[in-house]
Formats: sequence, C-alpha cells, structure tokens
Amino acid sequence: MSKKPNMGRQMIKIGKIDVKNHLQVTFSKRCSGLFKKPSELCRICGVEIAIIIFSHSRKAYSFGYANVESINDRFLSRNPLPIYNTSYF
Amino acid sequence: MSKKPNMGRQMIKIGKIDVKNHLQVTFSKRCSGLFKKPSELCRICGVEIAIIIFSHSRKAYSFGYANVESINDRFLSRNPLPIYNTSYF
DNA sequence: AACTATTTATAAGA
DNA sequence: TTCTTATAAATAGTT
Repeated sequence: MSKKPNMGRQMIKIGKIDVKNHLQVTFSKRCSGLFKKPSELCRICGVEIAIIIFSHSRKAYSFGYANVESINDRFLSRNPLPIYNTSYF
Repeated sequence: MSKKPNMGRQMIKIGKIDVKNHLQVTFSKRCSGLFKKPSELCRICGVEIAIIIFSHSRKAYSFGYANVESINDRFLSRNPLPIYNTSYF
C-alpha cells in the first residue's frame, strides 16, 4: 500500500496566508480552538471574558464567558465599565 | 542528590481554584498564553479580534488586534458594529 | 521565574 | 467539514 506517513503538525511562520482555501481552513480550525482557553480561564479563575472577532466581511462574532457571582457583583455596584481601551482602534 | 523527577503537566479538572496563591499563579500563566492565539489568528487570517477580561476587582483588561486594512475599511463604511451579543450578559 | 514531563492544540493529509 | 496523526505549543507541578 505504501502510505505516505503523516507529517504531523508543522511549525509555521506567523504571517498572512494568501491561499484563500488554506486561510479558510486555518481560520475554521483555529476559531474552534480559540474559545476553549478563555472559557477555561473563566471557570478556573472566576474572571469574566469577552471575545469579539470582526471577520473580513465586517461581521462581528462575540463570545462571552461570565460567572454568576461576578455578574451579580457588577450589577449591584452599577459601575459602568470601559469596553474598549485605546489599543483597540 | 536523588532529585525527584518532575511530574510534568498534569491533567486538571476545569473548575474554580480556591487556593488564592495557586489561583494567582494559574491566572498569570494562562493569561500570558491567552493572548497569543488571538494575536496569531489576526496575523494569519487578517481578522480583527478584541479580548476583554474583567478581573474579580472589576478591573477591565482589554486587548485588541487589528490590521490596518480592515480598520480602514470599517472607517470608510461608517457602519456601527454590535459589540456585545446576548450571550455576554 | 525556570524547568520538564505531560497534556493540549493544530498543520498536514485523507 | 470531519477524522487521523505527528509534532509544535501550552502548562501543572516542582524547584
């Protein structure tokens, strides 16, 4: 049969992918991985995390992880919170 | 000398850590890891990503990754974008 | 903060 | 898009 062995994960240099199909696949794979860590950090350390992604088509995907304790805390304090810092724009 | 061998990374169950010092260390370690992936996704796939973390003390840490191309695009279109989706609160 | 064994994420291929 | 596999990357426990 002579199967070609799997090359496994390769080290890539972090830069813009120009092959459209490859970009789509990579984006899809990485997106699904992206949300695990914040979700875990929230559950482990009890912080709240929000992630916002703007795709090329300017669609906004947002994901939030929050625990009841800190939401309640914030609600009671009625302290408006900054959403963006200057680094964002 | 008889050094005890390092146990290496252990699998943890994802749940709230109650030991304060341990939590601080874990938060610190994971936070530094957390921002690499979005940053890479931005540079690889050319999307914009923002992350917001609310700590226990209600301090907000936000980090944004954006490329010039899409910022410019958004600026020109003057299209206001939703920041939160319903899952956040 | 550094080390390292091990788990987790993922690039390439199917 | 989903699975497999080899390997890169992240990290839990230790020092």
